[in-house]
Amino acid sequence: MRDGLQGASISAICAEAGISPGHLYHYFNSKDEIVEAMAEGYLEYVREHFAKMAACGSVVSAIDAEFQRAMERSNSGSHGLLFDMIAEAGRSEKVAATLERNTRAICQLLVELIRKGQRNGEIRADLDPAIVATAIIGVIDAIKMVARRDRKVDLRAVIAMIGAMIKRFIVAE
Amino acid sequence: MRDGLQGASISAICAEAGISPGHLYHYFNSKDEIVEAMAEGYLEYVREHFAKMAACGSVVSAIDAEFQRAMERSNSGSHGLLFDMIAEAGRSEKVAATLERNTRAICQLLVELIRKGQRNGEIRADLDPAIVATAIIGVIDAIKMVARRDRKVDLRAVIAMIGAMIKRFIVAE
Amino acid sequence: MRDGLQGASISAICAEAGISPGHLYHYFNSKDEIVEAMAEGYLEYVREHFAKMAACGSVVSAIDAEFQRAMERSNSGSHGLLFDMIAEAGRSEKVAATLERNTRAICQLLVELIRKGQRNGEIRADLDPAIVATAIIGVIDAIKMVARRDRKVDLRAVIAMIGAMIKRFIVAE
Amino acid sequence: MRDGLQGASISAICAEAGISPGHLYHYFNSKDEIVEAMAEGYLEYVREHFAKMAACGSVVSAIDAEFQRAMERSNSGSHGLLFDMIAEAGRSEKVAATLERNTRAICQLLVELIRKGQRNGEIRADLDPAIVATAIIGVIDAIKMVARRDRKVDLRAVIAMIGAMIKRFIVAE
DNA sequence: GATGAATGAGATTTCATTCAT
DNA sequence: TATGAATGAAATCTCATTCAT
Repeated sequence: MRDGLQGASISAICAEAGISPGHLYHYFNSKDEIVEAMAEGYLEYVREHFAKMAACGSVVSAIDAEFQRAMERSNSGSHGLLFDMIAEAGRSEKVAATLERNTRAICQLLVELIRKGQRNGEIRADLDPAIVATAIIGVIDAIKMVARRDRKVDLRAVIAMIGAMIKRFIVAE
Repeated sequence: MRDGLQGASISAICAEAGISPGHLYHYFNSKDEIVEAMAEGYLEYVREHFAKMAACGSVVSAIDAEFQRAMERSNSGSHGLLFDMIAEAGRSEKVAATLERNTRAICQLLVELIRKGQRNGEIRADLDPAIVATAIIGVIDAIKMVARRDRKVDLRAVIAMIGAMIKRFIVAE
Repeated sequence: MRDGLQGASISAICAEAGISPGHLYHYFNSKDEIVEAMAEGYLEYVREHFAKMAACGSVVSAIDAEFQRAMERSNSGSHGLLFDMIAEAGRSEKVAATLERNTRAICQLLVELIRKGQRNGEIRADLDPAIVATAIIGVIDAIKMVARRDRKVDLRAVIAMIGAMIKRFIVAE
Repeated sequence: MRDGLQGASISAICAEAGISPGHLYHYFNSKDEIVEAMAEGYLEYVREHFAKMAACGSVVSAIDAEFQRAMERSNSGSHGLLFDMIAEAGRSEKVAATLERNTRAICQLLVELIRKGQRNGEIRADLDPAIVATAIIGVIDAIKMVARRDRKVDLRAVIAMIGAMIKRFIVAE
């Protein structure tokens, strides 16, 4: 995470892990496999976290929680792995596929949450759940990007506005 | 753009440019300078394009135009440079600074457009122009990320929804 | 035999043998010892085979039998170990010594056969048995090399000619 | 030649050549290309040498000259490249093809020499020139192998005998 | 302005060997 | 006997950079 997906050298990884290069290849057959595993691991974590978030609540509260999390993490220069993957996806079919698989899994979780909201009248019934879900994921990413584009931005205010924007749009009157 | 900001080797760049490595160093003092110049060049282009867009119109039409452009470009696997820069900004202070400078310039253009809209009653007057501008930039990025996260997504529908969301929020009644 | 004397890695050998590297070192102290043992084993086999051949017959029939064998084996890309050893002998004193020891043993068998032939008038009496034996071994090797140098050669015809050549020279009139 | 075709490490080659590893790859794209070039170079040299030998003389004198050369070189542990190639040809299709191409070229030179000998009555007319040529090449190799198999052998006597054997067979009465 | 030979550090990967269990 | 995790040196190869011309 410090040096980027491809930026980390084998010897740096070994130093960090406290093992020898020879032994690293006992676990992975190539550096690419490590990159893949990191990508997969990161996304798995994101998905699980999101599942937990979604388990106990509504779309609206899930969004709020994710926004909160995106903001807290943005200071520590985190999200690096995500941006590396987005960038790498443009070159590596494998990373692209991994990213895609995961995006759809998260999207599906959101879709179900939205459907539930529509059934109990919380969410406007005339919206396509899949499109709303995709838009929400995009907007959560957008928060992270805003934080990267300008590190001094008033992220709290931006999040508040974007949150209000989404809620005004999707919440049924 | 083919190999990524750091992924391009000097010799590959030289082959593409049709010059010798020795001569390349006549123009640039290091590979980092090339990366910087590419970043600067790209962002300069984006800024100019945005300025033109903004010159003749309202916030609403500028957003629509940018959305349109984001969608058209998404198919060709473009935006690569942008994502490389976002990723690189996490590691290189220089790239981060370049990105920041440019983001603010674009933001400023948007702020002026928004202020104009507020003066003539098109945009809600109670919104902070800087925050709105930042949010809009973030949302434009979000469109690009959505296209990368899932290459088979119905981008047109997502854009339509996000566009509607923004307009419902910022347009004065 | 698949990868060459030195070309086989310890782990490949272990995989083939179905044992662990740790256990391999229970039997051998180093890879060189394995190479040596393979060389020794192969040459032992060759020597025994030759002894059997020589036991029941004359020089002439022994040569014919060896030529036949060289030809049959040449198709299957065999003789690999022999050529590896000849090549390795140029670098490893141990392999060179092993090869030498064995060559002399085979040579001795042939010498006795030749002497017997000379006693019963089959072989010209004016020939030095040691030189004839060495030449015969060389010529048997030559057949194998011919097959390697050109895989499409008419080996049967070459063998017939070389056989005739030897017989015309050593058989007493 | 000291360490064998594959046995020579890149850094050893660089040390010997007095250049840096980086620069070595300016001339060759891979170690395999170096091996190939060495093989090709060696065989080219052999072929040229043989052509010269053949240019001015008869088959018989060419054979004598080659035998002489094989003997002189055998002391210096030379012929290493040849044996490496023969061994490697069993594993590398490329080396096998290179060896084959060259063997045929040398064979062709010999065939012409033999035909000339047959025309002027020096060589028996009932022999197939191609087979004789192949057998002669094999026998020249045999001399080299004999010298490797037993470094203390009386090579001069063996050569004398094999030479006599060939001449008695191919020379017309 | 322009070349391209040359460098040398560093990248990934392999492999013979050891050792605690 | 037997395992297999672990090592670390060395192998091949890449690449940003320099410099004489």
